Amino acid sequence: MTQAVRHDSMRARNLGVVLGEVRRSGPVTRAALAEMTGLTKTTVSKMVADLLAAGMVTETGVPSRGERGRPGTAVALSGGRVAALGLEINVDYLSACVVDLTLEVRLRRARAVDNRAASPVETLSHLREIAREAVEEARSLGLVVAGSTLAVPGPVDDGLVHSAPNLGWRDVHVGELLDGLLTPLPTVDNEANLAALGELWFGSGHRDFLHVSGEIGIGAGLVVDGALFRGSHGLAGELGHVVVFPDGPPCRCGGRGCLEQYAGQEALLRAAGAGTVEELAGRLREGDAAALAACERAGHALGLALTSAVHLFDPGTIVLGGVFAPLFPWISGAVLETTAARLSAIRDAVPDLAVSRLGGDATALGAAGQVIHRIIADPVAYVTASRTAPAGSKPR
Amino acid sequence: MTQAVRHDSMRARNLGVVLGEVRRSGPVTRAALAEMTGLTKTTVSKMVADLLAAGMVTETGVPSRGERGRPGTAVALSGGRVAALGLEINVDYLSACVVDLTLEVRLRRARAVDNRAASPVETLSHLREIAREAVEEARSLGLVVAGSTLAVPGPVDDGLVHSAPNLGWRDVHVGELLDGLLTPLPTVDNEANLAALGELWFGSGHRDFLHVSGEIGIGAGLVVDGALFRGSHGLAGELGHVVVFPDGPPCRCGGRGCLEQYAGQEALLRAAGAGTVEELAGRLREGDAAALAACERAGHALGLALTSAVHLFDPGTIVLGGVFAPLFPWISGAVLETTAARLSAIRDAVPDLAVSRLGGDATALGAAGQVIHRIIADPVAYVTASRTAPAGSKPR
DNA sequence: CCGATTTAGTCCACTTAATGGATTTAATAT
DNA sequence: ATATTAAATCCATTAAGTGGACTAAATCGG
Repeated sequence: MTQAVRHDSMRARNLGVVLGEVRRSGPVTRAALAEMTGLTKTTVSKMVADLLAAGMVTETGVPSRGERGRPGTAVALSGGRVAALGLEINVDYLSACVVDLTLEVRLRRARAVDNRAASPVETLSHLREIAREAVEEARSLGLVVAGSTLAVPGPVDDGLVHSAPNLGWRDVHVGELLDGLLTPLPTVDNEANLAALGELWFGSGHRDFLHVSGEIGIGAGLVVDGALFRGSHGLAGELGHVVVFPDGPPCRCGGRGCLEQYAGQEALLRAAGAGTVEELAGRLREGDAAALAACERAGHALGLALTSAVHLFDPGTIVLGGVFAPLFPWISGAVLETTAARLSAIRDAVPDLAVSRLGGDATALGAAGQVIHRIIADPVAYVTASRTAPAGSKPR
Repeated sequence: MTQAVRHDSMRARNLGVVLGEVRRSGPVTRAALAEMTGLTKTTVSKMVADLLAAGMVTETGVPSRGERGRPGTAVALSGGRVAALGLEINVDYLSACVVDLTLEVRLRRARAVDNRAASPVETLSHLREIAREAVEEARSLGLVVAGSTLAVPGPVDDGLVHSAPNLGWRDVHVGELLDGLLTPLPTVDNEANLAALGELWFGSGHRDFLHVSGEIGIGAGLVVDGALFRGSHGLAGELGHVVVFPDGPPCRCGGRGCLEQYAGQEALLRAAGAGTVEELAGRLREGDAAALAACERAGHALGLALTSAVHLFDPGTIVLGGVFAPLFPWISGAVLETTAARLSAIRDAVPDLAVSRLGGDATALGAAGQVIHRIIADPVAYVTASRTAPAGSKPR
């Protein structure tokens, strides 16, 4: 339900609106902010003063556009104070990154660890260490880590990881195991979702797209008008188990002919006779026939699954990330051929097919970016109001 | 972007919050409303006074719960004044209904017309007549028709019907052709979307479901937490063209093996050797083998498409409406068998499969309901504020 | 059966946060 | 140097909600 608005929440919301507009429009003057938000110059000025005091924005040099009249002093997001921590647990590595308010990546940490062999407790205590180091290093840069998000490769519901099959996890309460280190406790979210958000905030700039993040499994995150679609239980976007050939080979999900059986990392490497994605990419560059045929087949299957996804989701663009990013040149042809044949007659615009520039980095970046975006949308907790009339204001 | 809040929009929003709570909680006292919304009793009282004056709520008899203390006077939505018109154009009929604020259906009009044979202009002038009659009859019941929505069988973008293949329409500007009769002009929306909303507001009470509305085509509307999912261009939910058997028979969409080729009304009737859905239902009741086999086959295909849809959409429940409603007893078995086999190993909860109680009525009801819901969410246009202190208030 | 208790709803003085117009400030144009 | 223009601030006003006091109308309990 929409919540009632009171004076304090009105201010809180307007602060968020102003700060959001500062982000959207780069350096802007107070007058322009007033224009854009519909608030008065007075109100905007007061808010900007508070945001300046909180270290969330800075005054930048006057743009000096050679126009008449007093030039405004522009304000822009300040990267100097507030920051967010993004954490990622994946099958064979842990990583952390710290991002400031301007979405500048301030530091990165990654460590190769085989988390399949480790228990959740071991993995999480390892992660704890990395997180602590990152927070300390951020502090030495003058940054305050205001929040964190953790990405895990599996469906998550409110801090509980239902199952992460590739990690061998079942019903792990991540929040509890990280208690004490980070305040507030990190938000925990699904890898594919966060990768899509990473693509939104750090990638090509689209605001409507379906991001396909092929790893061991194949997940997809749908972003519509800058917002992630999660479904009723947060399990939406399981592209890997969309039915492609109903009578195909059995899948670990209990079904048959799921996309994962044709375009999943394991199936793809097996079909190409390669050990790793890098090896496969090398063979493709050499023009290896088996490798090319494997990509062709995977691309066709992916195209079929994406056809269904486009009919259901109606995305603006399709962005291929994860392992599909390095293989894009050899996969995209088959994908496009399949989707175009099945979509063009009924849709005005067949979604573009694009590569992710981020690849595997998208996830941790998305995790940190999510925190930043929440702070920008609702910065009131970090801003102390400058009293307009400090107590005994009335002169005589 | 979230819009800035000012004093007037604060009041507008809070009015909507209060009225929404009145709807949600049936007859409630002002004190309970204050509790639920977080506003003070004072504020709620003022708003209820204005809503009473606008005829949007009424005071109902005291519930008299035998508790201590002064009993409150409950208020509930009033069906006596504000109403909405729902209109539907379909292949072989036109229909209209008027619904009041309490979502009570106050009147209904339907006329069998073959709209395939008619031009858009003819069809719309016919619709105009029906709409005028409905508005007049509503007025004679003391109702004010505050808005209207028109359902058409095809994708719609801001009043423009891109293509309604079953009507033979292409790029019809519906709004313009209805000019002059209804103010404000009706909203135009897709049939499948509105059927899903009809199911939400007039049906079984679920707030998270995928509504499958099988007619000539097969559309689906996804409702998540009471909100319709529309995709980037409003074309989401085209379940009929989800790929079921990639090498199956060609479809008018340019693809092959789409769901529509197996479970669409035409394919189903042809396979069963029946002329109409009623005839098919009759044969099924008699135990006709060909009819049963056709339903079995359609159910299996529908199950495959729904498997993909569940993986992507993650709906709470699946509701079968349209032609699938009367055929439910003979189709649901095959659907469930297919989906359960492919979903149960990977999902904790396989969505329930339910029948729509509304069948074909869902569409027009959803159209009218949408208007009502918009009014309840933002009633400020219909409410004149009672000035707290009328001008010269200060006593001396 | 009458006072105590409890809850609903209203009244009123006060607070918050925004508004709008006047004023000050700092540029460019003439 | 002066006029013009736009940015930013100042200040009195206004809209809308708050909170506590007050009144109203029930049930409870001796």
